[in-house]
Amino acid sequence: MTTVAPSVAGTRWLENEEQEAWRAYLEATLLLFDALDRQMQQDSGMPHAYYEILVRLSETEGHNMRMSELAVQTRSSRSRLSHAIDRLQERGWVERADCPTDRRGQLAHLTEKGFAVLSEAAPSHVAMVRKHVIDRLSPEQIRHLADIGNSIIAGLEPTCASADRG
Amino acid sequence: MTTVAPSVAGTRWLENEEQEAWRAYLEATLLLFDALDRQMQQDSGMPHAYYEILVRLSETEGHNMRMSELAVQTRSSRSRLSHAIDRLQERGWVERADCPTDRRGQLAHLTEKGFAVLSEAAPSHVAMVRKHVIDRLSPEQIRHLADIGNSIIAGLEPTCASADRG
DNA sequence: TATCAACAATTGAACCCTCAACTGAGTCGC
DNA sequence: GCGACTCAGTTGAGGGTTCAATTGTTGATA
Repeated sequence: MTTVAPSVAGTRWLENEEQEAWRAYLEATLLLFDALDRQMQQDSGMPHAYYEILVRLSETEGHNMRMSELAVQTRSSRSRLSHAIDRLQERGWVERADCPTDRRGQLAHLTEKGFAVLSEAAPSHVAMVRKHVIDRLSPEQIRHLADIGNSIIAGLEPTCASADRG
Repeated sequence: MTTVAPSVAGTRWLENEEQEAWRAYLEATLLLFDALDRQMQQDSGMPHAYYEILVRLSETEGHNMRMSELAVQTRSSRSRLSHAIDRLQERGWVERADCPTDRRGQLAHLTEKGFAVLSEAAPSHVAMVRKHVIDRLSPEQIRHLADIGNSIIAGLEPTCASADRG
């Protein structure tokens, strides 16, 4: 917004270094997420967000999780997750089950087939993350990235946000 | 993919520190982009990506740019940009014009109305970026973020990618 | 136990993006 | 100047996400 900057009063605009950092982060992330999504779509026929769902399920005892908890962990809205589980269920990679302790609840369960698909997808996904992120950064930069990410998360945790969204 | 990791051979998995950095970056970015998109949608009725289009146009002499150049600068596919300009044109914020030097080409031109909308949208957007990113980081971290971003971009520049995509 | 607010999850419409196919214009070789 | 190839941009279908509304359940209170 350089050209508009001087024309609006009362706003603390970004300094040059801040602007450069923001744009570098923004563009890097757009390119990267695009590349990850495309690769996942081509290799496994699902978007990257769905892969993350399968990952989270695979990391639990029993390969299942409450919908709402899964939504939190994948940083997804309830609605989005519900639609996503629909698709994954159609493919037979995930199943729904009633929650034994709360009749409002549903469990998402990763099937054998889903686990197989995940195991199939993981190596090239990790390779991609390595190639485009991890292996391009020094160990120091990797620590910096973790710190920066955690700082940003701390200011945006769902508990800080306003209302329910979906 | 911790649980699957040991079961698949030949893949160099992420170390703990690498995994943490990657997840922190991923989650921070999901939360942040979500928040930015939501704010822009509520305040100005457009997604963040459309705002970036207006910003790029506002930064040029004459407030216009070739579609293909605009696509490169906004890290967008030609198709995506074309659809986006459709929407912005419907709202009267952007106009299309024939390119004088190449009859295949089109210019996207930011209208007065579009510029006004942008000027309206910019302050709270910048405030958001400040609040959730810039002001949470030290000057040193801001330099680190720029370096990290640029390293990632260097490995993903369109020239490195394979074919045309839209 | 009746009532009412909060919660868990789903639904459908509207919107955005991707992909592949297409139109029309420039370019190169002959 | 003709054909084949490339380039700029658009189009429409299909799929993902968001938002607001809805269903059914739980918990608190009187």
